[in-house]
Amino acid sequence: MKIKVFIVDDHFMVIEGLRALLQGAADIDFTGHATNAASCLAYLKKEQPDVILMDINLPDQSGIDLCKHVNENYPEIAVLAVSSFNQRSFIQNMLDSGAKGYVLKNVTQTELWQAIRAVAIGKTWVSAEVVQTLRQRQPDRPVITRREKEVLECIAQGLTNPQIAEKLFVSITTIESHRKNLLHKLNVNNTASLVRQAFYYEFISIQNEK
Amino acid sequence: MKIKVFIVDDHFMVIEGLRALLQGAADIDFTGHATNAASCLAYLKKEQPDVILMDINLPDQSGIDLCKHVNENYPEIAVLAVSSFNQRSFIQNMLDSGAKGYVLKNVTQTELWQAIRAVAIGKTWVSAEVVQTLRQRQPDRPVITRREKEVLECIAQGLTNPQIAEKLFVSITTIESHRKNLLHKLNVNNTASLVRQAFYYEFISIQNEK
DNA sequence: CCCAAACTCCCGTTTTCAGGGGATAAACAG
DNA sequence: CTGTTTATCCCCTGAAAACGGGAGTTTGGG
Repeated sequence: MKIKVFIVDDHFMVIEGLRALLQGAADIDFTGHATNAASCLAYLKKEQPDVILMDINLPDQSGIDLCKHVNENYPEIAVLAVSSFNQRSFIQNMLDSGAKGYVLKNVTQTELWQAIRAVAIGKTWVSAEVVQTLRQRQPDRPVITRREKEVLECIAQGLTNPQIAEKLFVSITTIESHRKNLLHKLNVNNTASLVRQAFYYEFISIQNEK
Repeated sequence: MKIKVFIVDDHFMVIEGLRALLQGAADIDFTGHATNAASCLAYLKKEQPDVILMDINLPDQSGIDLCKHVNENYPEIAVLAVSSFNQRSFIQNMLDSGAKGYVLKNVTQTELWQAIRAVAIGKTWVSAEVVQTLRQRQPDRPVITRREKEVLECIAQGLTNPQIAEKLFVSITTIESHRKNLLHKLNVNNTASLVRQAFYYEFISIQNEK
């Protein structure tokens, strides 16, 4: 019985590439592909592969969500994440969402085969480079509370304490306290470095318009 | 006479994918591939293709630099950038470095063929989506002077005016003036939003250690 | 050679922040 | 049920920043 493999990726070239890499494996059968989450789900309603090779970046939905969904509704299907990002957050998110494996897009043919065989029988397969990344001690990210994060966002938006107080319906002194705690937690001593560190630790991102 | 195409990409899967996409084109000949800039240059010393499909992210050297080098030393070879990034800075950098075209990694087979044929005869080919990106008006990036940028960096590092003054060997009032001008130019009214905007406009980046 | 820009410097006032010290109620986990 | 965390609130002081104004000196490009 061959291992049925389905591919989800929005890049034609990746699909073709994976397909080419799969060729020659006697025990692996390529059963189809989808370029977005929706058509993947549609396919799954009719047929279920053994393994899904899945990208993290899909046009309609994140691979994270799709992975979660597949895991909940088709627990027998193993998801093998195929990503170009060797970054802790991505890896952790995919594995947390139920992915059985994570390989990079520079994967070799033999490793891809191994990975597929591994996840197909319920094992976990993570590329060596990915394991490396996971092993690296992550910088101690300070723990800030929900409220502190709100205040931090307001600060970064350029609001003053009185303005923040008004916005959050609390006293000015409360904001001063939160601010004091934030300075301590992020180990800085003024607004400028507070904002810089907030970006560094990704408590806030640059998206917020003006 | 077939168009000789060489591929430079560090992802096996992309190489295989491109190769698969190239198959079936009667006038296109795949002549080889390299997974880094060095081996690409080594190949070029022996043989010259007509077109190089080149990734921007190479392990040893950026595609930008490789592109520049190819352009200077082998002006007859057309470089077609194949990237997953539809971002202004990348596109502009590659084209400025002499790339004859820029397609995304979700390119279809027919478009890839068209693009290769175009650049092979000296034309330029840029994917429709890429053109879109290029057309989007870039946000007016304020013009700040060299000195102002220095001050901005100091501010983001958490230095106070007196500290910056000492560091740059000028008076405190001078720094106050620069700061005043920065607030005006970036259209903000306090340090927090100044730092945020500085990140936004990429006057400063997050690399700088604590 | 001249002008505009860049860089430098100064004054005074008001607002905001940093820092230090507390305190209390609620919620949560052991 | 107790201890910790979280969120709230208060006071005070001195420092720093924001805002308004003005002004002299290099300097690079037309």
